[in-house]
Amino acid sequence: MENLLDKKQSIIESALELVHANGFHGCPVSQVAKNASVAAGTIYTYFENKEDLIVGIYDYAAEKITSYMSERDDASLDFETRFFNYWHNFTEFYEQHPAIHGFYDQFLNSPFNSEEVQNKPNRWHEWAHRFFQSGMDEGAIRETNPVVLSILVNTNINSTVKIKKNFKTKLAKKNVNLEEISHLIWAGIKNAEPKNLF
Amino acid sequence: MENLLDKKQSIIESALELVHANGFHGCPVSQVAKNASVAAGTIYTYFENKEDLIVGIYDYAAEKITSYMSERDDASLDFETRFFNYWHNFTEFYEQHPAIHGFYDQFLNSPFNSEEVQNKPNRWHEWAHRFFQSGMDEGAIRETNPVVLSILVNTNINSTVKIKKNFKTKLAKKNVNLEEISHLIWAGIKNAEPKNLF
DNA sequence: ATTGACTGAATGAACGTTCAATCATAATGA
DNA sequence: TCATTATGATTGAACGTTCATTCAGTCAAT
Repeated sequence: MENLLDKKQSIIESALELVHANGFHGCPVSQVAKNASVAAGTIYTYFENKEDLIVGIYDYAAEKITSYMSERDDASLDFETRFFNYWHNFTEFYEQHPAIHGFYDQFLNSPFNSEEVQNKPNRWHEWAHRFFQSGMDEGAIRETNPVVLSILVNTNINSTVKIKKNFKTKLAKKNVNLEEISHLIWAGIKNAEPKNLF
Repeated sequence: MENLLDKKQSIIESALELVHANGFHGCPVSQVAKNASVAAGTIYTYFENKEDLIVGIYDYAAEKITSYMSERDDASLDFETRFFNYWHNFTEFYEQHPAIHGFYDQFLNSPFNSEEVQNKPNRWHEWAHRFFQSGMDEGAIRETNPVVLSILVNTNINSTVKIKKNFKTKLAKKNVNLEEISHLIWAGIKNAEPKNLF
């Protein structure tokens, strides 16, 4: 372990792994410590308490998502392409980081996602809002609050990935293709002609 | 308490209340018992263990949703109207039964939602599939697997209600209107050129 | 007298957190 | 250079609490 930041990160990653393996309920501090090759008490050098650790994971996850998505976005492309890239990249990110996906999904409905946490500035939310705003600015999608749009799109990506994972057997049995959902959503938000949809 | 069924139900409702008030983590058997005016041990007359109780709540909730939705659906109306009624009714149901909403949302991502539970016949899922199938049969919405459609729609209703609740402050601040989402989804799934006018 | 639901104190496992003790490293002084 | 001290991270056993579950005994209804 080179320095303190590395150790903090390894504690966070250890906790993430445990959430992935055993769910939110299955990440006792004792296990987090063992996974991170650290004593239980050490965790309290880096985090005030378990809640602080959980919020630490949230910030870490949001940061990872922001990097991944912003690196892969190309603002010079037309917005429809960017939208499907966004969908594809976010799906890919979640599937490559199932621990972050599982954690994020559970965190948002948990008491840890307090008013205080919600009101903290969040680089990822801000990036996503700017993304959809730019789609409106170039007239590719309808005038809609970008907060609504990012909630709509992110919710659907999140749940599509979740459903793929949770209902794997059932979906295979019924030959369901969830790729369709991105097209349904795009059809819903794109600027159609004539635009008298409401 | 008139009979055994009443007592079983009152245990389930007590557990639901606790999930609503304190989240999934905050419904210890001792509290469930106290809320239901029953001794802790009594719960084990009706349920094998806590997991069995949780799955019992799930079945109870699905049953409530099925009744509510099927009673309010009118198959003689055109499908667009039925769709917006569906959206409205389900939203209303969740808002009137926040405990069921909160429980359902958490249950689906929990280890309790096992393969075994998923493969059990589920009246609510079957009803929803038939609902969307009938929309396709009359050409109002595109040919899409009804499983995909109900996942898409139910996910969005669920998360819209959730976001309304969780992000109340933030949404009010930014003057966000989430009603739009139902129209976005409808625009996405409806059949652009209705095929059978006769 | 028999049955079966019901009770609630008791049990033991699991958890978050603490803290006295230990250790590695850096700073100091001769 | 080397011995001593100071600093602060690290340890893990121990603590107090909470939880699901059990079961010997009670009670109500037949």
